[in-house]
Amino acid sequence: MTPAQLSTAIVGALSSLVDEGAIALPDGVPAEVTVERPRQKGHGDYATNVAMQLAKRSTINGQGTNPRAFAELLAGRLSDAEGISAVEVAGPGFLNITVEAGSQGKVAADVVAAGSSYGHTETLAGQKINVEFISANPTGPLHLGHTRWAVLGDAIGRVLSAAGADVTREFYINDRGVQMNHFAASIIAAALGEPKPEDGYAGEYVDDLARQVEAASPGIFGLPADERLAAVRAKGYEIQLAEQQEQLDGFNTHFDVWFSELSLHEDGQESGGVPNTLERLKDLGHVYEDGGALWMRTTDFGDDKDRVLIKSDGELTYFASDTAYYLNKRARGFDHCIYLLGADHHGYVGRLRAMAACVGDDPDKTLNVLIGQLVKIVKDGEELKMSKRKGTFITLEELAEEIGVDALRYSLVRYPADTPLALDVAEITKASNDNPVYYVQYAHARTCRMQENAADLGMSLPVDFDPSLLSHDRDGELLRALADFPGAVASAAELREPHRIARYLEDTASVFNKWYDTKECRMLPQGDEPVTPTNEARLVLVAATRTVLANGLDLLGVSAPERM
RNA sequence: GCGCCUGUAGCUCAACGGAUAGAGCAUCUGACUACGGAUCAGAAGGUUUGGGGUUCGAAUCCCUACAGGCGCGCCA
Repeated sequence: MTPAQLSTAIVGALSSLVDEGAIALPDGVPAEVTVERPRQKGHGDYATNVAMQLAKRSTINGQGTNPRAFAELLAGRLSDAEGISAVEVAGPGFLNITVEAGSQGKVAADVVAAGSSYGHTETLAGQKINVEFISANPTGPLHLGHTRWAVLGDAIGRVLSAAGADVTREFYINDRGVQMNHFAASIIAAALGEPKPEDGYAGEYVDDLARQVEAASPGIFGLPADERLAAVRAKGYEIQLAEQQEQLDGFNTHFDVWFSELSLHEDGQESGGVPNTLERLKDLGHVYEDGGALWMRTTDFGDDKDRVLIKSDGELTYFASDTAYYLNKRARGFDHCIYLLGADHHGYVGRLRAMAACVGDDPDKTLNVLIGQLVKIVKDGEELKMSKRKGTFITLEELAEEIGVDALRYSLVRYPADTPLALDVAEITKASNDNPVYYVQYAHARTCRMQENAADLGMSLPVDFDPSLLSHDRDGELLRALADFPGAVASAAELREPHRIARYLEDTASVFNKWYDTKECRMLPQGDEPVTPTNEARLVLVAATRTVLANGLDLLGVSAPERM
């Protein structure tokens, strides 16, 4: 019996009491109720606070009631429900529910039957969601500042998909604007051995790029100056973008769409092009001219100042592209546009929301800006710092190499985005039980080996087994942990918080290890003992645990090795 | 000055308004003739930054003070 099934049973009990007139609920019977796992042992397998939430507004036999009395009445009805062995009222009005071993054990078979789809739900079915993250300039390698969003954005995409949403993961390439010319000028300077321009890019990678550009297009630096800039810009961009794509591929982060900002300015763009966007804003009456510039009146929708779309020198702003890009996404049918931004861009939230409102959307419904705090990397007690001016980078590639893709991804995804994070290199590279990623992976590897051992003894997954054989307390704990997985995925998706999956996996791995360590819960027969139905039932439990751990790690983009 | 985020064990951090605030690391004590010990059992460690409020119930919501991070361009 899963939390969702229990919720249904409780709603059923409530309905029958209402139908009989025993209870009157002014707001009607809720469609579902909260079912939690009590932290405290002795509080049953599951608990619900429904009595405390409903008692205040309801009446029993025409009279007002209190949480305890409400709970008593509901408990009496619920204890007759199938699969429930006991219901107790506790504290201010909690219902503590104990589930029959048989109905609980069935979960193991359900998990094995569902396989890689176990944990998938339909809670976000029908929603078309765009998740945009990283969106770096194609003027240098991806670095420390991008890694957290790479991991979180990717995991959010996976989790939303598992919850039934139609997800597109998108990288917005800032390939337009003056920085592209600075970029090209820096490469040219490097090739000619000249000093880098004042507002250009520094760092060894620029010298590498100059060599690669020369190798790809011999003689390119000998072109006349007016042709050379555009040619080098195009080639450098191509090489740099390909490198970013390769880095992300190696980091197990994949995009469905690489969207060029420049393409918003090309002819033939319908509703999502910049010229069309400006026309539309004018028609809607949200723009005005002042000081030779064109402004959007974002203050009408809560922004703290109006924003420039076209500067007085005729150049379009970044914000003009942003607005067109948003409309482009909407025109492509996305109901929700999720943006992952660093804390240094949180000032953008207000204008993004106002912009969405200007074009007639409700930002609460269509826009979801997630702000992530910055990550510090600490090594030997000191923070590793980057300087764009000096060109000192900590690249994503270097980090992944030093720490390992799995450990780096896991270390970044196990915390909520809004916690400022300090990661100690020594701490997260330790290949031992100190490190949660290995703890979870090890538990998975252990389930694999146990299945192999069982196969060596000629055991196979039973077609049919008696779930009530999984009646030990530890069996029950593990089964309940496995039953929690779909709920963990659904809430991670709803809240856009994939760290919940990581925490869930750590808990589940821990429950599994405790179970494994329990003498009475051995899966394999000892010595020459014959294989019993109980051994076979436990084999199902191990297979189910393996499925859950593997599915959960996959949602985080972390591998689930069979051996370590 | 204004705005956003954060403040929880010595350290790094959890906890959808729920019961006695939890993990890991570090410290201390145990369990290896082991279905893989990368494990398990236990001890110690807290006025959830301070002060008010909201309610059956607050680390969580509101107000306020303090501390830290980040941001407030016709930059990208």
